Amino acid sequence: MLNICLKRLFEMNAGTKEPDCETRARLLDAAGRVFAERGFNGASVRDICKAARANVAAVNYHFGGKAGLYSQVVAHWAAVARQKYPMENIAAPRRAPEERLRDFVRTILNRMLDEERPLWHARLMAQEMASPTAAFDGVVKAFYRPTIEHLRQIIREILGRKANDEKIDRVTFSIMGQCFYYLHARRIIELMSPEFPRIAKDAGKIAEHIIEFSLPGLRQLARKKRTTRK
Amino acid sequence: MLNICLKRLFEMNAGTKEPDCETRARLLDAAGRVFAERGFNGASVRDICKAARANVAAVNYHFGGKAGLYSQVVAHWAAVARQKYPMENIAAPRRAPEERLRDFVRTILNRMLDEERPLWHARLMAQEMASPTAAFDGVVKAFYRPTIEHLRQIIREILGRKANDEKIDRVTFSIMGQCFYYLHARRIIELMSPEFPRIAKDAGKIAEHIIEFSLPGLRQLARKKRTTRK
Amino acid sequence: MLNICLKRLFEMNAGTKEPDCETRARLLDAAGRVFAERGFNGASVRDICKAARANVAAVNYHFGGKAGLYSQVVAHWAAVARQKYPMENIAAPRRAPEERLRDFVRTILNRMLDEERPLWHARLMAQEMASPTAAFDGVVKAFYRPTIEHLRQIIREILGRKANDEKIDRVTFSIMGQCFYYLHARRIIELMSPEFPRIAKDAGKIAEHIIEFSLPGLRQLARKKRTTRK
Amino acid sequence: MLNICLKRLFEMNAGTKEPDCETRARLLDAAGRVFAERGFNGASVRDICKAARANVAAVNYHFGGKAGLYSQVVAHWAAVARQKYPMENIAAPRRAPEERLRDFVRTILNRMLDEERPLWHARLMAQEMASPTAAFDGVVKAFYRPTIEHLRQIIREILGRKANDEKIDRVTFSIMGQCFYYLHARRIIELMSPEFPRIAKDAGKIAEHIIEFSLPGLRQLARKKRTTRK
DNA sequence: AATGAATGAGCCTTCATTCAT
DNA sequence: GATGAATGAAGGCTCATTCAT
Repeated sequence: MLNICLKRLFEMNAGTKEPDCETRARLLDAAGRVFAERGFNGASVRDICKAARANVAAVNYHFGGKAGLYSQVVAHWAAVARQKYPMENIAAPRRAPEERLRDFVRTILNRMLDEERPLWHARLMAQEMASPTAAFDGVVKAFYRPTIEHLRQIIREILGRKANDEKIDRVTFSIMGQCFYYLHARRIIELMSPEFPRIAKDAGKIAEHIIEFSLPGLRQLARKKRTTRK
Repeated sequence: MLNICLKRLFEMNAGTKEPDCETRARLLDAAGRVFAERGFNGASVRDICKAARANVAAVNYHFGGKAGLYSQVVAHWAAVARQKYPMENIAAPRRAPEERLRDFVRTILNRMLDEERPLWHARLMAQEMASPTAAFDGVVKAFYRPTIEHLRQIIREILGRKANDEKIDRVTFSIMGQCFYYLHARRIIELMSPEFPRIAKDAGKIAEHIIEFSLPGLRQLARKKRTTRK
Repeated sequence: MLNICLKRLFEMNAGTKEPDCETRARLLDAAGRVFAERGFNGASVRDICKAARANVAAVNYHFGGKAGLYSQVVAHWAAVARQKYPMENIAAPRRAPEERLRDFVRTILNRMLDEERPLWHARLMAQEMASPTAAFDGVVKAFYRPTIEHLRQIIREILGRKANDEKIDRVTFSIMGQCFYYLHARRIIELMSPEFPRIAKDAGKIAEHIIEFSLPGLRQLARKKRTTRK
Repeated sequence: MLNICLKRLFEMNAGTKEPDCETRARLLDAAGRVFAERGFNGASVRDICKAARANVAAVNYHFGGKAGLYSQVVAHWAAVARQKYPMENIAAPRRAPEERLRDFVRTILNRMLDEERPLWHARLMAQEMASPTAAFDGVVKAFYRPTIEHLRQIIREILGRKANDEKIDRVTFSIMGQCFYYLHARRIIELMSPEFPRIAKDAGKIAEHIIEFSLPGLRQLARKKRTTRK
């Protein structure tokens, strides 16, 4: 009895070794949707299990509890998003940093505005930022840190090597902020501009604008930095 | 001491006719803190009442229930923030729009990064954006819409009259997004840059950066628009 | 403070010395309606006070509590019923017992089927019989006992002096039962015979039937008893 | 022991498909007792569960709530009463209607005056009549209507075919009323005639009296109807 | 004479979890 | 591998009542 439980936990902790249970998969899917809609506290294990056509005890059996399910859900959908909209090739060498910035912004927006399931991840993360659970720090380290590190590197290249670390961070946040607003403030945007929601879903158009809006500032800063240092 | 302060603030909210109950005031204060920390679903009426040194029944008596308390809390602290960092004079005539933009950004950041109680409002709003409750739409209309309208007007003046509405919206969101990132992604920032939190609290510095980063893009767009139209 | 309270209680216990407070009167009226509709446990002090346009504390002030209000309500509306449909003259001497029986039945039915407020009393009593409160025994002694005593006396006269006490009781219950069915089973009657409710409210017609149905049995018993004793 | 008994009874209720849970059975038993004693509003889920040695949550799990438990209790004990004192054979053909009337009355009284658990149903119904809950109409249709229909049919045969429907109803109520008085007015009877309670429990004696008292009236009406119609 | 504020006990229900099967 | 039954804690809320005014 105990052994079975431990075996499960072990497999879960192994990370990649997720057993291919159908019930388990249905739970991950349903939980993603419900958590994204109602938050961790607002979602009940019962509702999730009903949505997954599973028994009430299934969550505890497969994930050891609500918290366990939640962190697995976050990790799972993060992986799905990463796979559907990969970012690795963006850091590829030799391409102009401004081109890579454009790709980065477009990928970030795609991940956030995807209407399919991976959007759940974006909404889950938005909730985590607003009121973090125990799962938060881990996901930041595993998911956000490399992403932001990409952006930092690109910015560093644009601003030039001698740019101040603080300035690089601030510019990084200026870019990230412009992207994330479409995730975090989605409801506000919908309420403010009746005709806007249609537009707010076109990640390509938004990316274009952000680049167009940001490049002049970036170039100015690049010039200035160089001037300052001289 | 605290009570006097709260009473003062109440009295300034003319029109809503909030009774001068001490318990009621303590509840608003405590609920602000607890809701901001744990979210609507995560906060329990019992905990709030304990923090306010009030009876469990007080919430129902004064606010008709948990939801009533919550919406009053949001409205109340929104009013407090608006009063502590007013925005009305920013729309004042005759000042250069770029100057007014700088003031606007600084005020928004002050409201969001204030370490005192009004910050609660910012965190409450961050939670609302992530998973909105019934109170959300009302607050957006009463609180956010006028704020964003200010910004829109300023942007419109900078870009020139013939600027596209869609473009104005996108620029507006680019500014707002840069500001809000310091609210929404505060946890990420803390986890990413150990030395940054210190800096992230200096609203003035942040405002300076945002203006410095955005003005070149704005001017470029202003030029371009004029050119396009010609 | 305490004195005032005691004075109140004293006056209430005096029975006839009800002070002519308007609030108090409104409470008696509203409480009669609400108690009759929802029963003692189902009615809340708050609802009664709202219906009476009085303060929540009024019930405790005027009646010392919910139970006090309830017993006063029962006593009050019993008195109203007794006054509106008096029974005393029925026991008047010299009239034929069968005539007095007819009047008795008609009066009982009038009290029970009256559409005005005194009906409240009837419904309250029906509830008391189903699940009695502390107020029950008192009201039975003050209100029901004399009523039934009237009927017993009439039956005794009809059956003849030598009739068995047990038989007199059973006949008494047979008459009472026929009358009370229209009170207790009102809902059943309504559900059973769609066309009946109209008829069920005509106390005169019902009384006629009950007399017509019962007299043959009564006369038979009277004859039998006399025969038995001989 | 008790459980076995309850299980048996359940199994006989074919069609409703009640699961064979021990806790569920204990709840039905305890709830019958407590509801009968204190009414729907007066009985608390906690007390019922304590009496059933079950967890507070059991009521919600098995019955979906207090109201669900209540209606199941009513339906259950109605079925038990129907089974313990069946009425079907009374409508059997070829027997003299007056004999069947005697059996009907005796059965009704047995159901109402049974000292065992099924009496709960009688008291529950008395409470329902006094202040009906949502469960009432259903029980009337499933339980009372067929019963009264039996009686109506018997009365119709006694009075003869040409009897008026209204008259049949009134006679039906006269019989029912005499029976029900021993249920509804039990407390009054106890308070009025100290020596009576002993007698009030002998359903056979009461039935005898009711028949003796009613037959003359019935025959008279039968004769009269026939005369009238001629 | 009457009231608005406040109270603590108790209400029914839902929660995540555990158990035996 | 999976489930229906059962649990204790906690949830928000309503209750009759009391208090100071």
